[in-house]
Amino acid sequence: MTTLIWFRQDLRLTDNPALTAAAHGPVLPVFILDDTLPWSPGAASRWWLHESLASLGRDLARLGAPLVLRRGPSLQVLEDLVAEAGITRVVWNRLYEPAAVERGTEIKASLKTRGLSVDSYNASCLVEPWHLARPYQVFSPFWRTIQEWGEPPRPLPPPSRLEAAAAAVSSQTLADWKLQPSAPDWATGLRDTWTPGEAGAAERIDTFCEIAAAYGRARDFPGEEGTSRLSPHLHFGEVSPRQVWHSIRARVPEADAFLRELAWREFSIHLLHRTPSLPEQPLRDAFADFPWRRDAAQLRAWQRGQTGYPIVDAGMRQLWHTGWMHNRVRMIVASFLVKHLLLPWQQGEAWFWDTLVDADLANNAANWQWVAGCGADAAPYFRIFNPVLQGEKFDAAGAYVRHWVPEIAALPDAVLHKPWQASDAVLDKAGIRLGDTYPRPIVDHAAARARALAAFHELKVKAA
DNA sequence: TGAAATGTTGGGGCG
DNA sequence: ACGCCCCAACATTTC
Repeated sequence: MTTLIWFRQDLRLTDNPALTAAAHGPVLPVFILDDTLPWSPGAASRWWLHESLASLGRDLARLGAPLVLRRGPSLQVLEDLVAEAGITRVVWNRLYEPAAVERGTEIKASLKTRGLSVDSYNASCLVEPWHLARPYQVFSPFWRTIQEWGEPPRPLPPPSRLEAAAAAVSSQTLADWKLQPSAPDWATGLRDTWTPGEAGAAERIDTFCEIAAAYGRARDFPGEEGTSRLSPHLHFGEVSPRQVWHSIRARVPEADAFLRELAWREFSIHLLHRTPSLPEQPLRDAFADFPWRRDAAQLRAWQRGQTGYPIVDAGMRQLWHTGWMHNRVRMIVASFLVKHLLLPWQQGEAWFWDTLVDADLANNAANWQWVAGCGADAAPYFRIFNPVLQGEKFDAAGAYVRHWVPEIAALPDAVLHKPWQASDAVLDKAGIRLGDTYPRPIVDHAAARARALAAFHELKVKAA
């Protein structure tokens, strides 16, 4: 009577229902690297996955049941292991991405026909999509419903020990999988910024609880430590939303602004679950033949943080260096790509997918569509961020821009967010040669804004 | 989870 | 003293 626990995006011991269910007898913990699903993890996510699996592996070994690593199509790997280890029961925590759901259903059916007992659990949703009476296209009523649902269940304690499966089965090593970069090793900034794994996630929650009371105000200022930075930990399931909810609730009385963000995560999960095409196709049909531009040079300038708009460049460089970007700045850079450059949101989505350590199919797709105006409860087409004003408003002292765009750090505050308006004398004094040491703006704000309004207005006319 | 254009108001300079 | 104009400052509308 040995239970196989199949780890996926639930790389933790605490509040892990499948693990708790498995822990009554011998267990075989398994992680499968399956490259046959669409949207396989990007480079930054692979780096994180390596670290997180290493952490989970240590934790499981400590409890007595080492983690088995296998690569291949999930069903085939599971069937191999069932045979090798005399497995009678298989458990896992559910995923909600359409391809994973489909795969999970097949696997469950297939294993059951072989006489195995199979169970799945909810480890990563406050409310699973099928528990709501109706789908939601608008966030506010969705949020009300989530709140009416009341407190999520209390987190489960971790097992204190595990009994390993009697049969020894072979495991690949993390090194075999080459999830991390070698030549060149671009992960230095990621290592300096993050501690993947369950312990790192717990530490992050503690750190955040200290500042969570100020979240509502501080979250908008990228130069401050105002946000939780829990997103990658949540994506990989190193912590559950239930744990986050209860930790914050217990320690911070006024935390609604933050809990609301947890609900946005939930909203995205539900949207993707209901609309499998969300990562590829605009939710609103009117956008189907929107005249997006193609411009490889401008796309590259955006990706590399060379647009000439300091707040945009700072964000894109923070992303490249740390695998993460402050949420306020994500909105600014995304708006810039979609509205100022009129480049397709899917290109931004793809870049984020590859570079974000918190890349999550549902959040990434839903939020890009939100910015582009084609998503659920989306930003209206005329909402075009002015990167200069946004910079002046949310990075007034310039700490963020000066850190990530050091070549313009010597500029005075008055022109930091608009170097092209600085006089020759000021530029000279700051050691800047525009077009040489720092780019001139790749588009003129006023002209780009007018072009976007015209294009999006056209869309509205056609739709009417 | 905007920004810009347009409209309104009221204090103060000035003839 | 009075009316006129200017223009911040704020409010409203529009994109």
